[in-house]
Amino acid sequence: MKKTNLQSSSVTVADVARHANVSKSTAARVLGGYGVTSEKVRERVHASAKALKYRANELARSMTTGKSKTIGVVVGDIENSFFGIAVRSITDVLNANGFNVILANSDENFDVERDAVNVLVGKQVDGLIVAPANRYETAHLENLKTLNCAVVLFDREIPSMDVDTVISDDADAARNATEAFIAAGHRRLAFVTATIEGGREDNGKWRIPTSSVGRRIDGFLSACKEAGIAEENSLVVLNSDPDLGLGASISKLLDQPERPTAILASDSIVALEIFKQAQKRDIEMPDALSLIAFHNADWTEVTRPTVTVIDQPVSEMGRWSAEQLIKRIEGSAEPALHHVMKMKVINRQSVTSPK
Amino acid sequence: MKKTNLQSSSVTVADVARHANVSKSTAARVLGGYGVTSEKVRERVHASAKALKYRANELARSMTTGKSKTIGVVVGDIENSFFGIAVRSITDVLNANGFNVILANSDENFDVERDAVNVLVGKQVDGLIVAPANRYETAHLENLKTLNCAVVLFDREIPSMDVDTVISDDADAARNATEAFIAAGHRRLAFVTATIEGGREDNGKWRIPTSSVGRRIDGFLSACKEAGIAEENSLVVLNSDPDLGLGASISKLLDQPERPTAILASDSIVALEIFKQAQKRDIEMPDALSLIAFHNADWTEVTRPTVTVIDQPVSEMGRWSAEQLIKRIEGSAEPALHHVMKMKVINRQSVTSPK
DNA sequence: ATGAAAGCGCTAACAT
DNA sequence: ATGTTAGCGCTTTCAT
Repeated sequence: MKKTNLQSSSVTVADVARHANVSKSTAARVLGGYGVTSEKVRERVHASAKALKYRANELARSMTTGKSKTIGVVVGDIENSFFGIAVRSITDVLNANGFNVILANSDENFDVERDAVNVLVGKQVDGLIVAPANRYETAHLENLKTLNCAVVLFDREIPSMDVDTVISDDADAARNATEAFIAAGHRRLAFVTATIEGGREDNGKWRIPTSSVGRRIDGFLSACKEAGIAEENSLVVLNSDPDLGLGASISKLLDQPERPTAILASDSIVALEIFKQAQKRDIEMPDALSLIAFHNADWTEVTRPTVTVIDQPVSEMGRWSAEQLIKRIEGSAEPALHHVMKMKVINRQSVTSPK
Repeated sequence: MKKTNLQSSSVTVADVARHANVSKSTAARVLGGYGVTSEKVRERVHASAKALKYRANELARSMTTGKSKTIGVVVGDIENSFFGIAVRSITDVLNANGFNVILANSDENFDVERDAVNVLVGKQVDGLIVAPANRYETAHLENLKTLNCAVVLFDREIPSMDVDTVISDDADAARNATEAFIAAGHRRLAFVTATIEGGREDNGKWRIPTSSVGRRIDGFLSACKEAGIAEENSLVVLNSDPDLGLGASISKLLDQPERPTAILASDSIVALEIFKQAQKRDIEMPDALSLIAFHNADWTEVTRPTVTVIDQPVSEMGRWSAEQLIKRIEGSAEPALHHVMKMKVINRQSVTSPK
């Protein structure tokens, strides 16, 4: 009555070895698929393993090999379809290569991100893919170099860090989109993002923690400036009041007497909110309001008007980051790569000249 | 030159102990936050830990405690906003309770799901939340009972399994929606899903592996039958040709001479595809085609017409599953719970009587 | 309150 | 080709 066979506790290599009448190391060699073993022993061990319902303890394996075959992925918000697609492509590549993914949401909050990274490192992940929430905070990532942990930055660079990074050409894309607005005759423009304000820098420039958004704003403003648009007509709308949410900022924007005639939305969630609010106010699109959105979200071709978008190669970015991470884990020592992917505009119906 | 201090390899409890001039076990007690230690020693150890940049190895910790503080989550497709929201709420609850989440995509494929579950068990997860792709396959989940691994089924029950499960009232909701169509005068209806056909059962009924979809079909058909709708006018459209994709099935449906006047879409992705194809064919909605969709996706209030949806309490379901799992891990031995959440219809503009 | 020693399940080095 | 031994970094007895 002391030791029931059916009990839950796990069957180990030692148990299998005993049952198969071989040494622990021989059983381990067969079960772990390494070293050399004879056909005969292999069969015997496998049979015993099956009989005892042996399952390898990957934790123990990781302990001794120093490889956990686990990757940490830290994104801003998995609910955002941009990250949904990214995570999908990342896990696809990683799983295909025998890695598992621990997912963490930073909620675009740096403290959460740092904690997540630390926990993941504690779990001995072999590598990390992170979309850093703040391009001015690097300590938690710098630390990784010391440890045996590869990193790839996804969608957002950290200028001061020399690590593999994949981004898209945010500034160029934003500039092009803005120029398209201006070419169509717009003189009152706005860029809208859900990013929370990071204050201003000494030179008076916005301090935008989210690097991709920061670069988009740069592109937007430089195009406006070049075209001689006044500052008050090249608005940058941030999520100024996190309590009220972005909706409040957009309400304010649309309710002002001289509201912009063209808006560049930093992502599809922002674009959707603009769309909703414009409809509620009976603001005719595109005649009374032109719109271009970053990210070719699925719904953008089904609205009336359909939405002109800047198509980010999200899956490709995800794939690249995963593949690059694997290369590093396998020991690649080439200089850090900084991969910039081109975005392309998909012209649909939401842009016209202001009426 | 033999042992550089700056080298990557990790600082262990033993290192900290040596540096602080205490025994390994004392250092471990302080660092692990268990047992009793004196104030003085505690300070000294923490100081040493900081000086040496000690980081606990959670793998080793898990090895000895038998708790990995890690949960496996297996969903059909993280790109689907339904699962995106679910994963978000699940990870939120789990993280708040000190657990991490390993995410796996089954791609609605049973073999992938089984492999994923096995890998996760190998990684010694404390529990699993899974949206099983196939309600007729249970072996991989039955096994978990023997092991020290809690399970909660999410969104899909497995009738033969007595485990904690959270679903929504799919059959009722589908029946109600169908009855609404019929009450509006529709006599040619269709239910469309991306699920792949599982053949027919002996009694001639559809064999639908995805349990939630199966129950929705039951509800749809029973409402049709009750209203005396002929079989050829209560179509169930599956993704019959996985190579061509669901789009092909929908094309066929819409191109047939006597196409349905009302469609119930099994999820928002299906609904979006129907919307796109209807627009392409200039099928006026709702006059020429009424539509109700499961899942209150964000874009459904921005189309023209806006889409009447069956709102699933996705976040609540996610939260419930995570909370229930934690209870089990903490040792709750109450009988398995089978939690059914009510869905509610949000009436918008996509339903009218057939013209 | 602290220390010494054993052990989690596996792989790695070194025999034979 | 197989066996023996010694760890990985931590927690957990059991002493003191």
